[in-house]
Amino acid sequence: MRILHNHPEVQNALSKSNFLDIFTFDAEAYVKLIHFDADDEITKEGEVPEYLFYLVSGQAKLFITLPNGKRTLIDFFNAPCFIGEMELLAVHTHSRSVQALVPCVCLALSLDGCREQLLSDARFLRTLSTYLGNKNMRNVASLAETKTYPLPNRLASFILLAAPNGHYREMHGNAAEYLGVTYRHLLYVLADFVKKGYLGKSSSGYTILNKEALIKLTQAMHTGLSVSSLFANMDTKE
Amino acid sequence: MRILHNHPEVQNALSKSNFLDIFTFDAEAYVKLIHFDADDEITKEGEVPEYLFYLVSGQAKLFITLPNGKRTLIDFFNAPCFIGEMELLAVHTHSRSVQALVPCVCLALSLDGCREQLLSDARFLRTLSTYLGNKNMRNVASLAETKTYPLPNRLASFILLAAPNGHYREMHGNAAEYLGVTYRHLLYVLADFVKKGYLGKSSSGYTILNKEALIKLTQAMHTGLSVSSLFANMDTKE
DNA sequence: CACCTCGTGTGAGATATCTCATATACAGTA
DNA sequence: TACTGTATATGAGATATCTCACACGAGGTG
Repeated sequence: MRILHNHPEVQNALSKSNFLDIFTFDAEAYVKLIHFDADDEITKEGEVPEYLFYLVSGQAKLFITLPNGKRTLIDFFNAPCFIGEMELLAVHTHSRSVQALVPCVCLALSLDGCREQLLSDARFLRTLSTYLGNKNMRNVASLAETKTYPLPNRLASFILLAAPNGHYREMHGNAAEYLGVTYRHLLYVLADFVKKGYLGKSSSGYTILNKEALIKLTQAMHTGLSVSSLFANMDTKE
Repeated sequence: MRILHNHPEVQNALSKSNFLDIFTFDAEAYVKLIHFDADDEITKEGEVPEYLFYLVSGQAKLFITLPNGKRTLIDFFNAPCFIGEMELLAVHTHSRSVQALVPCVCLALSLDGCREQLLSDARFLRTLSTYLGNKNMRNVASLAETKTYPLPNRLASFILLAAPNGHYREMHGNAAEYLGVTYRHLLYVLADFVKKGYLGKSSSGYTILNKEALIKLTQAMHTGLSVSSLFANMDTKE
């Protein structure tokens, strides 16, 4: 993790993203630019995050830990999106942690300085509401889809999402839980993908050999229901 | 549908619900109280709703119509909650319609008069963000659960939700779609419930005979994950 | 009335998915 | 070293769920 403050690169990110336009007040003084390496934790479990993050580029995954102690993969985040907005709103139902899937660049607003300003800023809150509304809509729509389709389709979609650079290496336990199926069954279908030549096993996971086939399986789920992605991101500007 | 304006009953609802406290501006002038009968449409498909609703008492269900023309049951709303907030935010992904499941009482803010005030009111937007955040959290948490459990558990939960006064009469097609299973399979499990004495068939649907059993099946899903309900409502105040 | 659509209801066979049992490998630790 | 936990891996049999094919009744419409 690398934090940049008062740095030309920060200016660069700000001007590219129009991030400051989200706020009525002048947020620039509170802004830092943070680089995360793959696998870094952007927000750690149990800790109230120091920042409100705005993912400028990269991809991250969300985990929650259930009361029984199990850490479960819940969702993916794609730039551009907020991270830490739930905690800012004190919607703190479970411990959440967000982990970078690939190197990530975040604009980060120091909450110490401006939590109250954020929570009183109508322009920001309106953007946030719209963001959450869209996220919700996507969840709901994808829920309808997801429930209906068998594992091969969903797994294909999952692999495409979770495999940066064509290299898939999620732990089977997590993947199974995320996909809502048994470990055993996931293994069956993975093995089937290998047999069909979609995937190849490599030292630390699986490598995508036939991306087309996976895309085809994924798209079979999206026909008829215009949901661009199974997962929440923020590409629908208000 | 019965609309009350400038009426003692409006005052009564306002004072009981603290609805006006959600806003910075004086919203009272825009408030009406609307009664819906069971099966009335609170928001109609394709129409941008005239009001932002706040469900004071009652229960409603949300439908969306998919591009293929099918109307699908998506979610339930329990008082207290907002209705029409998505449309206010212009999150208009699909045609949504909300239908009263039992007689419902709504406070309704006339959008004509105060749309801009709402979208500029930090206090309201903060409440709304928190509401949407909670809704999202519930969706996500329930998603994890829902996917994991077989139909009997989910159906039990569904029946309890969808059966006001112990009388269940959703159309099987809708129910099947909502539950993400086949019409055929739903019928199997319904028949099984009847055989086990949980339900009895009556003229226009099914009657709950053994509520305890259904509750037990529902609760089996909630152990280990502290989600009070599968569905979005607003009982978690910020 | 004949005809259509739609919701209900049923049966039989195919698939998807789960449960349980078991084996191996690796990392931590007493 | 032995012990423990965790992830990977595979097999066999049990369930849950799907697909397809069909029958019946109610409501609308020519």
